[in-house]
Parts: sequence; structure tokens; C-alpha cells
Amino acid sequence: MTVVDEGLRLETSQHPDHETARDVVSEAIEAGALVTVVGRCTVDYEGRASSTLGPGERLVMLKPDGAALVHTDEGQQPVNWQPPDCEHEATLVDGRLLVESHRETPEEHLAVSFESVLEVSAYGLTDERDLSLEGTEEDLRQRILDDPTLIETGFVPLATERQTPAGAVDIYGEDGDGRAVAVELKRRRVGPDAVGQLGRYVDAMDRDLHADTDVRGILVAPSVTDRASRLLAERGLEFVPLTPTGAAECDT
Amino acid sequence: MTVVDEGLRLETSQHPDHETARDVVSEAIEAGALVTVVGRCTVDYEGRASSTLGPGERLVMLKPDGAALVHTDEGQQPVNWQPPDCEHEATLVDGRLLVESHRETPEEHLAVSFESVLEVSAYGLTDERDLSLEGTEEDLRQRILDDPTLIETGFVPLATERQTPAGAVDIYGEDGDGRAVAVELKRRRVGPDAVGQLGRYVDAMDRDLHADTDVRGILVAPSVTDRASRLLAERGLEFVPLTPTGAAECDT
DNA sequence: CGATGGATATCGCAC
DNA sequence: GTGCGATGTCCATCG
Repeated sequence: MTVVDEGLRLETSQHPDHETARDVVSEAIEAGALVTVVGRCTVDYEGRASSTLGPGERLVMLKPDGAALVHTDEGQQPVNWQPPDCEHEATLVDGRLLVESHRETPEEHLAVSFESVLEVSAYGLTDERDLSLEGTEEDLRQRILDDPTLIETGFVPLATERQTPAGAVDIYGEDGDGRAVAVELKRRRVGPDAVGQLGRYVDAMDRDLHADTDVRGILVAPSVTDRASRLLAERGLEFVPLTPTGAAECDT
Repeated sequence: MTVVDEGLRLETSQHPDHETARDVVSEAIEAGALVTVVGRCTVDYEGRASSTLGPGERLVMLKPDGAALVHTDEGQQPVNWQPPDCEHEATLVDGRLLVESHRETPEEHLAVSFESVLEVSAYGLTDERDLSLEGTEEDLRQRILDDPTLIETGFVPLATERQTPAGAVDIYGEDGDGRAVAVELKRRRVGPDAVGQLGRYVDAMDRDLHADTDVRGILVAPSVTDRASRLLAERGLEFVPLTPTGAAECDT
């Protein structure tokens, strides 16, 4: 049974035979629609890695931008996928619907072979995609630039994203004694990796500036793990607790 | 128009009114089905961060394990989402379908308010989820354990995931001179972060073993970036090019 | 629970 | 294109 909406906004087939499913998927891809295929299938992937997935019931989503997703009934992440800019294709192989998605650079191929198809749908969607997100690292940076004393009294920001041989420092500035300060921002509780990152910047600036006094490194985050705290101490780096939003700050 | 499959495997409504949509979604959630709702909607999220998304046409997926996904026509990633173990709910507010997903620890809430509903579907899915994946870091480890000379002649692996105060070393072993070796594995080309990670392990082992000779650190990956290569040299660490699969290896 | 690090991570930006 | 770092990263594993 197939229902076709006016203006190709929606086309759905329940329990289509494989040939009908192939036709609906092919035409929908051609028309730039978003397609979902639900049914029992196997999945093979080959590319940066390779995988096989035995028979099971899944939902396959093909987006008009070339992305493909294979979702099971569990997990936020798809069990298999292709990134955008792939070419989708629907064919019949041995009388069965085969959905493939392929790209080059890197060479990657995804193949979904259906044993049975519960439903095929095609949606003509339009979206402005104007997501507004708050509580990011960018918000934390702005909070500090608006009130540098949140770092410490006398701190003066001089640059953001200042380049060093090791990468860009989130905020570069001077403390009340005129000493250079590198600030690394994290929107959430940090582990050892963030300490390593800050350490690399401070080392690079020490080398680069070859001043008489070492550069101070300050990690700014809501909180820090034990191991990271120990690493900070070992490397003579500092920590200032601060959240992106001004919410209650954790201890440590 | 609504179609109900035998055994509740499939229920689909095209252009349902909001009350019908609410009923279908509610009953499907209750029944443990996977639900998709396609239509024009706005999305509000509040939790670890917060976001708002203006009107647009999207596909909302509610999984029986509590995960929720809001997909636009672009991108591999959902524009909004909730992780598994959330509670889904469908209600009518001012005559409009409102789909909400909520969890605690951390407190997070997602609300999708529909202006219009193109289609609602509920699928009863079962999946064994027996994904077999190759080309992972684990494969790289096994490759080395099978033939330790891939690292160098005389290398003897003694332990995997050996704990240090800085974390677990992928492979711990000895070289032909009986000197301790820490091996860090990466399945793909590495940047500065991997060098920092290996450096932390080597430093920790130097401290921990306080032997007369320093611990050797070897990074194993298909290739390495310039900056990472420089960092390796600075810290006296080594690099061995190797892929998880035995594919052709890149230079440097 | 939190901590830690992998991932076919994806994504965006700068070079 | 590659390099680099952020992400409401997610996720499995381990303590």
C-alpha cells in the first residue's frame, strides 16, 4: 500500500515488495528527499575500518546531503553510517533491495541488504537550521573577557587564539606583575589531556619568548579530576574554577 | 489516514491531527516501539548546555531504550538529542503535539513542539546487534603481540594495559638491552595529543621505576603530523609506522 | 557512580 | 586538502 502526498512532500509504502521499495528509494534520492527504510537487513562497511552486521531489524536513513545512518532500537549512535557527501543508490540484487552509499577520499562503502522491508518513506524537508547554543567554551571566554578579575585581580587579556609553535592559546594576557599568562579554557570538568594541552602551549611560549621569567599557565574549567590536579602541580600550572554560565562551581 | 499492522509491528499515520499523533506516539512509547515523527517543529534543550532551534522540518526519532534524536535534512549528527535512559512523553499543549525527553544525573530536558505533523510511525524492532568490526586499535595491538619484531628486533611485550600513576600503557615491554619500553597505539595518523599521552606515561614510569636508565616511549601509528613529530623529538620519544590492518604504510 | 581514553568519532575553522 | 581542537561529543571499561 502506497500513499503519495501532494507536491512530493511525503511518500510512504508499507510492506512494499523489494522492487517497489527500490523504485521509491531511487526516486526519492533523485528528488532530494530524506528517505527512511525500515526492515530486516544485513550491513557491510568497508573504508577507514571494516565491519559486518548480521541480520536484524533496523531503520536506515538516507539524507539528501549524502549522509547515511543505520539505527538499531538501541543507542544514540548509529550502528553503521556514512558521512555527508556520499552517493546513495538503491538496486535489486537477487530480488532483494540493496541500499549502498559510497564516497572517495577516503574510499568508503556501505551496503545494506534487506531480507524484508517493513516500510519505506520519503520526506521532502526544508530547514533553516538556526540553532542557538549556550554554555559553550566561547561563552566561557566571553565571560572572562567581560570580567578578567574572574581569573585574578590584575589580569589583563591581550589576545585570544594567540598562535604559538604548539598551537593557539585560548587567552593570552599579563598578570598584575606584567608576567605573561596562557589561559586554557574548558567548558566542563577536565582530565589529564587538558593539562597536557596547556603544558604544550606554556612550553612553546617559554621557548618562543625566552624571557627571564617563565610563562604562567592557567587552566580554567568548572572542576578538575584528581590525576589532572596532580599533573598541574607537577608542571607548575594553575587552576581557576569557572563555569561557562556562572552556575554554581564545583570544589577542587 | 492510519494503517495498523498485525502484531503492532508497524503503525503509521499520515497528516494526523495533533491529538491522533499524540495518541500514536504515547501508545508506541508505552509498547516499547521505535517512533519517528516528521514535521515542522521547534526544539528547546536545557541541560549540560542549553539551546533553542527555530521552526523547521525535521525527523524526530524516539528509541525504546530512551534515546532521542532530532535530525534535519543535513549532517550525520542530530541537531538535538538525548542519550539513552531518558523518559519520553507525548502531550498536547495548546492543541499541539509536544514531544519531551527527560533524564536526571545530569538533569537534561528536550522539548520538541510541532506546528504540523507530516507523518508518525511506530516500529516494533528486534535486533541481535552482533557487529563485527576490524581495523581498530585492538587489531593493531594483536598484530604487534603476534609479531613483536614489528616494533623492533628484540622487543618483548610483557603486559598490556599496564597501570601507571598517569594511566594505562597500551603495551609495556623490554627491548633487546632489557630496557623498559612503553608503547602507545593509535589506529590512525596522530597529532600532538598522542605525544602528550605517551609522554605522561613515560614520565610516570620514570618516576615509578626510578631505574638507572630512562624508560623508552614508542608511538605506533600509521603516520604522524609535523608538529607531533617535533614534539616526539623534543621529548626523546620514538615513532614506529604501522597500520592496524597491514595496509600500505605512509611516510613519517 | 566518576575517571579515563578510544572512535569508521563528527564538525568547523585556519592555513 | 591537512592540521588542530571543541563537542550537550558517545561509549565501553575499569575502579
